[in-house]
Amino acid sequence: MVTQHDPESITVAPAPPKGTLNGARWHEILDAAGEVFQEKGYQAARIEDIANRVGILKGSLYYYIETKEDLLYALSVAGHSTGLATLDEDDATRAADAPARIGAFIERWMATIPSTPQYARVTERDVRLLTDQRRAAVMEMRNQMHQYVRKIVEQGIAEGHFDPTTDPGVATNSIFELLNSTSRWFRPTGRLSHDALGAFYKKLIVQGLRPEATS
Amino acid sequence: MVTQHDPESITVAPAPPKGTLNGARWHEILDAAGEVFQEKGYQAARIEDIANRVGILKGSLYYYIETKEDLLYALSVAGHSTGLATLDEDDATRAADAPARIGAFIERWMATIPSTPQYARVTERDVRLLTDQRRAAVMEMRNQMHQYVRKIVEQGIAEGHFDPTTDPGVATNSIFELLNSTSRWFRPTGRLSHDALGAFYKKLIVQGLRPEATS
Amino acid sequence: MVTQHDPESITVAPAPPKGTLNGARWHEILDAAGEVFQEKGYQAARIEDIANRVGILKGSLYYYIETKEDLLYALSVAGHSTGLATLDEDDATRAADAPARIGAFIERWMATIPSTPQYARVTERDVRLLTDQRRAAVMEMRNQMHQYVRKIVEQGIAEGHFDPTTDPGVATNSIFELLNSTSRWFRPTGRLSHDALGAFYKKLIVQGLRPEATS
Amino acid sequence: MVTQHDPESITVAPAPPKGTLNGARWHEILDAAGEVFQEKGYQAARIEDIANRVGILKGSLYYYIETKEDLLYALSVAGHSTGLATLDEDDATRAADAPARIGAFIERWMATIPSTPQYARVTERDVRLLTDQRRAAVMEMRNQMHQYVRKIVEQGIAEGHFDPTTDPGVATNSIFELLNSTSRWFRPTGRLSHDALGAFYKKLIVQGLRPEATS
DNA sequence: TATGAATGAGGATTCATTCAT
DNA sequence: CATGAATGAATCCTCATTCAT
Repeated sequence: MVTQHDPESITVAPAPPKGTLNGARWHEILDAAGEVFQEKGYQAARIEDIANRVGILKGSLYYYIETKEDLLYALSVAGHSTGLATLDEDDATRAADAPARIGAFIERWMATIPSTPQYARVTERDVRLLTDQRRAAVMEMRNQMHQYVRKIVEQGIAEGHFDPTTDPGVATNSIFELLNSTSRWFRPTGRLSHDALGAFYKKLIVQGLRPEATS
Repeated sequence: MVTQHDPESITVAPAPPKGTLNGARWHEILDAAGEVFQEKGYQAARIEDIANRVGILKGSLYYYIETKEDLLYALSVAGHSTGLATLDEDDATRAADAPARIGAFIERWMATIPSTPQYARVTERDVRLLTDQRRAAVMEMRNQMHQYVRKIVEQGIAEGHFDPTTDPGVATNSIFELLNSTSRWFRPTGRLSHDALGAFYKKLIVQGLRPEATS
Repeated sequence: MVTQHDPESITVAPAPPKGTLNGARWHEILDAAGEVFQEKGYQAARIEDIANRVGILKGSLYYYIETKEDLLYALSVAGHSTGLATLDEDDATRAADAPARIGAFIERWMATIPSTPQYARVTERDVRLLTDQRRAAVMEMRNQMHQYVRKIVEQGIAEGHFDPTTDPGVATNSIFELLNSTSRWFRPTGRLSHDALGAFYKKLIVQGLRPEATS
Repeated sequence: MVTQHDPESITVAPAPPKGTLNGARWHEILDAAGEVFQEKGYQAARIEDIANRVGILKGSLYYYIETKEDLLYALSVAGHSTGLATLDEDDATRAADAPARIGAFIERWMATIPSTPQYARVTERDVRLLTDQRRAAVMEMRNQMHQYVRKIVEQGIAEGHFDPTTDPGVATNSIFELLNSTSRWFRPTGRLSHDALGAFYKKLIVQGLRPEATS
C-alpha cells in the first residue's frame, strides 16, 4: 500500500512559493516551463523563453520563483505526484495476482498521460541538477514508485507467475524506463492511442516476465 | 541485410578532423569528452573540463576541434557506428526466424557494451543540438538501425511468431528505448553481468512479442 | 533629383533594435562606439571599451545590441544617411550648371561635418566586415550618393564645363575620397575652418575638372 | 632636395631580421602579408592566413619574424621607401616651376604603382599600431614625402602659379590622400590605365591649385 | 628550416538574477 | 504585479606566440 501520502495534494502542482499569488498565472508558468524544458532540455532552456511564452518579461518571472531550479523542482514534484497517485489500487486489484496488478498499474499509468502534460516526466533526466535536498525529496518519491512495482514483481515470482530468474530490480527499472520512454517519441496522432500503446506495454511486460514456456 | 555499410570503418571512431594529427591524443580527447558529457550532459559540460581531463589547456583543445559540437558529433557517430556494426548477421542467423534473429541482435548489441565506452550512447539525448546537416547524418544512421529491427519485427508478424496486432514501429521504438536505457542505470557490479541483462531483455522482448497465448 | 528618400528619417540615427528602449542611452552607446571605433578601428575596439565609456558593464551592452557588428552597422547607416540627406538640392541649384551644382554639393557636405559626429564616416573602411545583407544595404546607400555626383559630372561634360576626357567614375571616386579623407587628418583647430576647407575642395575640384585651358 | 637617403636600399624591402635567411622566402612572406593585410586589414589578418598563403605552418613563420607587427613594419617601410624613391628629380625638373614639378612627381608616383605591390600603401591606416619607435620611423619617412610636396606647393604660391590663399599643408594632405586613395578602388581593368589615371590626377591638381581665373 | 603541439591571455556573448520604479 | 535596465560570472572560441624535435 502506498496510501501514506496525501492524495489530495499529490496531483496538484506544488504551491507557488511567494505571498499572494495569481494561481492561474503560476500554472501558466509551469506549463510554459514544462514545454520549454521538453523542447530544449533544462540547461539550455532560458528563463526568457519561458517568460516570453507566458507573455511576460523575464524579470517578472522572479516574482514567482527564486531560482530557475524552482521550476525544475516544481515540475518534478508535479510529475512524480501524478505518478504516485497512480499507485492507488482498488480493493479488488490489491487482492489480485501479480500479472493482473502490474497490468492494472500500466493501464492506470498510461491513462494519466493524456490528462497530464507529458513534459512532467521529462524532467527525469535532470533530477541530478537539483539541490541535494530537493533531489533527495524527488528521489524519495521515485523510490516509492519503484518499490511499489518491485513488490509486485517479487509477488509474481513468488506466485510462480513470473520467471524465477528475474532480477526484480532490473525488471522494475525496465518497466519504468519503458513507460517513461513513451514521452520521448510518442505523439498521439490518432493512428495509435494511449490505450493501444498501454495494451502493448501490458502484454509485452506481463507476457515477457512469464516463466520460460517449458513445452 | 545490412551489409551495405563498410564494416571496416564502422567500429572506428571518426578520424580526427585536421591534417596530420596525434591520433592517440584525439582518442584521449574523445574519451574525456564522452565522460564529461555523460556526467554533466552536453550543455553543462565545459570545454575546460574536457581539456583538464586530458591534461591540456582549454585553448589547446581547439587544435583538435573547431567547435564543442564537433565532440558531440564525433561521439554520436562513434556510438552509432558501433550500433550499426551490430547489425551484421552471419548466414545462419540471417536465415533464421524472427525470434531467433531479434534475440541474436540483442545478444550482439549487449555484447558491445563492455568493450565500448558506454557514453557513446548517451549522446542520444543531445542529437537535437547538432547542426542540421550533422543531425541528419546521425538520424540517418539511427534510421538504418531502426529499419533493421523493424524488418525483423515485421518478419515475425508475417511468420506468426509475433502478435499480429503489434505495431512494428512501436515495437521497434520500445526495443531501442529498452536497450539504450541500460546506460542510464546499469553499473556492472558483478552481481549482474551484461550477459545476464541481455538474457533478460531477450526473453522480455521475444516472449513479450509472442501472440497472446490462446489456451 | 534625390527626393525619393524620406528626409525626416535620414539624419536620424537608426532606431534602437529592441522594443521599448531608452533612446537616450542608445545614442550614448552609438556615440561611444563611434569614438572607440574611430580611435582603435572596429576590430581592435573592445565591447568593454564602449560599455565603459557609457558607464555600464559590457554585459549590459547586450541589452541594446545582439552583436558588436550591430554597432558598426548602426553607425554606417547613420553616416550614410547624413550623406544622403546632403543630396537634396533646392530648385535653383537643381537648375544650375554642373560646376555650380557640384560646388553646392561640396558646401552642403562640408557643412554637415561640424554638426555630425565625424566618426560616422570612419566606418567606411570596415563596411566589408558587415554581413552580406547589411553590407549590401550600406553599399546601396553609398551607390546612391555616387550616382548623384556622377550624374553631375556627366552633365558638366555634356555642357562643356568639364573636360570631355574625364572618366566620370574616376572623377566621382576622387571627389568622395577627397571629401572623406578629411576626417583622417582634419582637426578643427581654428586656424582652418570647415568652410575654408570646403572652399578649397570646391575650387580644387571645380577648377580641376575644367577643360584644359586652350590659350 | 631629398637625396640624403640611400637610393640603393630604399626601394628594397627591409632585410629580414634573423641570421642566415632564404631571401626569396622572406619576399614571399612579405607579399603574402601584404595581400592578407589588404584583404582583411592588419588586425583581422591572422598569422595563419599569411603562413598558409606561403605554404608553411604558422609556427614556421616565426623563424622569420619576431612579431606580427614586424610584418606591418616591414611593409610600411617598403611602401614608404618606394614613395621616397619617387622624390628624386632630374636636374631639369628640379629647376622647373611648381606646376611642372608637381606634375612630374605625380607621374613618377603613379609610375611606381604597376611595379610595386599596391598593398604597400594600404598599411597607411595601421601605422598607429606600430610601436612608438617604429611608428616614429615611419612617420619620419612620411614626413619627408610631405615636406617635399609642401615645398613645391609653397614654391608655386610664391611664383604665382598657385592660388595665394592655398594652405600648403591642406593642399599637401589632399594630394597624398588622393594618390593613396587609388589603391582603395582602382583595379587596372584595361579600360583605364595607371597613366590615364595619373594624367587625370595631374590635371585635377595642377589646374585645381591655380589661382582663380580673374577674367 | 620546418613542423606539430601546446600555451594563455584575451575578447565576444550568454543568461540567471537583482531591483528601483 | 510587471517592467526596463543593469549586473557579473561563466563559457566558448581566437590567435599570437613558444618550443622541442
